[in-house]
Amino acid sequence: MRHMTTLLYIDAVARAGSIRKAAETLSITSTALNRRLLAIEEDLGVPIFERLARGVRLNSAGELLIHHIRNQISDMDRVRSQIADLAGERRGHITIACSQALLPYLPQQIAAYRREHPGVTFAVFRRDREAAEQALVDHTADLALVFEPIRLAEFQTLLTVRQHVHAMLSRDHPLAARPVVRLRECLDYPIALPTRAYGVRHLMEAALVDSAMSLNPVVESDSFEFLGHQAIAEGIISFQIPIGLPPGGILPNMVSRQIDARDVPSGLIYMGQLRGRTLPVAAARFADLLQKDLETKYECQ
Amino acid sequence: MRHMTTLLYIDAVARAGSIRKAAETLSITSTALNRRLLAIEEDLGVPIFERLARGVRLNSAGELLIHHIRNQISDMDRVRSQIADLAGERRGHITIACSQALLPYLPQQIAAYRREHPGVTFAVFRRDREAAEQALVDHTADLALVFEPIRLAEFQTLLTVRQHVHAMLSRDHPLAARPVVRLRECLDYPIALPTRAYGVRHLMEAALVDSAMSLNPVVESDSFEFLGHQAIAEGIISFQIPIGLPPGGILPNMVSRQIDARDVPSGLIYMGQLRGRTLPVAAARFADLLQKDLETKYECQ
DNA sequence: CGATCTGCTGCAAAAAATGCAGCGGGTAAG
DNA sequence: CTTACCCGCTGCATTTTTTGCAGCAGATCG
Repeated sequence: MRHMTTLLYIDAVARAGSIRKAAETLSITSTALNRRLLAIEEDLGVPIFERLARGVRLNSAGELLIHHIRNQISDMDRVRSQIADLAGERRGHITIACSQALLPYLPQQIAAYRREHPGVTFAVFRRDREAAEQALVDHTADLALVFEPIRLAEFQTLLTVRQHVHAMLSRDHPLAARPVVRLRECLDYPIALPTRAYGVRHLMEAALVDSAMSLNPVVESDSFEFLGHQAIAEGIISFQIPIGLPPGGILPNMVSRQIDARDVPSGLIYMGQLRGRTLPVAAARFADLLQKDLETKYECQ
Repeated sequence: MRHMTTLLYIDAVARAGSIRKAAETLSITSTALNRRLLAIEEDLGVPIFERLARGVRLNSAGELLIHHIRNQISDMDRVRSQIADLAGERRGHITIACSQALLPYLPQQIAAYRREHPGVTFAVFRRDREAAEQALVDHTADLALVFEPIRLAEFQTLLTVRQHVHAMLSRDHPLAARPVVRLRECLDYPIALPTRAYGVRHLMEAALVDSAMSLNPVVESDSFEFLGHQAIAEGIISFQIPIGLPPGGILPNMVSRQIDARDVPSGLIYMGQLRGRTLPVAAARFADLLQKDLETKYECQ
């Protein structure tokens, strides 16, 4: 789209924080880029960037403008795929910002969608809750999937899924014989925990806040994959939510057992988008698909 | 705004229905305009206009695109005035599509607003209900003020004002002695009526649908101003709603008397905008002003 | 205090947009 | 059916705009 190049350029400069850096990623000279900025600022009658020694930064007028520009860019993308839809073929690109715990769930959903619409491509980024919401705001993601997010004004919830915390343990573990385990039973054994950045840890700490018990993990990690392996290797207990377990079990000797709901409150997975934005056709359809799938498998609201 | 010229061109062609005509209004050659269209269509990969013998017409892809384009144009206008707002001065242009009956009401409101913000300019067009709603859709109006409109999916109501039909008559008329008159009393005298296109006529016909009485106007017109003059000149009765009466009375010897509410149902004035659109700052503030003023003067909902 | 960034400018080359004249095709009136 | 007219479109020359190169002044950092 010829007429949008200036907009794309401004966006690139805003992201790069420097004209020269942006010019490099755009494969043009800094001269050309600089001149386009000056032209726009003259059109507007006011500067949109502050000039700093280390580069440039949007001023308040620029913030207003960049919002508009990013909307225009994604709107135009949406219109283009709507038009492509008219011609019969669905094309597009869907970007998803997703909490680590939910990453194992997505691949087969994406595969199912792509079987119907091979022209649609995906990008999935692992983002903590805050970064996921920020990604929606700056249009680097169409959809966000997060566990127990900090609610932001810009986040528009499309679906919530209730999830109970499960213990992940080796098939040989004494507690593996029970369908549901109590939290205090788990704490009699050595445990591995995700760091405090994760919702699972958050829920477990909240559960013990009024209790005499405390969490004393022997291993702590920011990787659920590592925690799973560790649990098997050492015969200890780790924790996860069901949606984080890939279908067919994570590891050969691992089983998962729900923690009694009285002990640890359940958490909510949120699927959402940027408030007020009209999603591209493809992203909206994919969100529908996720919603249908999640509703059959879990307790949704 | 340099980068929008192509969009403006496309919009002009869509409105003109012909490349050559549009080129003339844009003060460029048809060649240049034609080439821009071809360039856009190549970018999109599909044509957006059907070529007819008498000119061009949007096809379905074009309809999709023109919607987006008009949104972009007015969005950019909004952003520009937001940026101007940052610099302290409010600028902008407000376009209003308004039923004839409401035209006398607007001037002093506009004057009041312009006293605060001299940088804001206005355009007011007299439009029947249907045309007013259409004006919102194709972005030729920011706000619409209509009496008893046909509700459209695209019309988002901002405010409604209840209005009772009044008889307009000469100060010497026998009925002028009463504060409230009955409809049947009026029909004992010769009357002047607006045509069936107007809400006032509509309400009066609805009132008589189950009655033995009927409306037999001696004069019919599509101009309330004419009807008022006629009522005075000939000593007959015409009809209008209060908001259609300029403050201080229309004509020297004219008085208005409410028709008893049991006889003629009251109607509603609707102020509205295009659904889902974010109005420019200036238009939104002016709508606030109208709302505040109407709420002090009339019964609103 | 030099090294290294930054945004910005003069000038020439490259690219894009524009205008002119004219072609072919369709509609509407004679 | 013919004629006149209006339409969108194209080749070519001209004008306008954009781009790249080289270099400048200013600020930061080691």
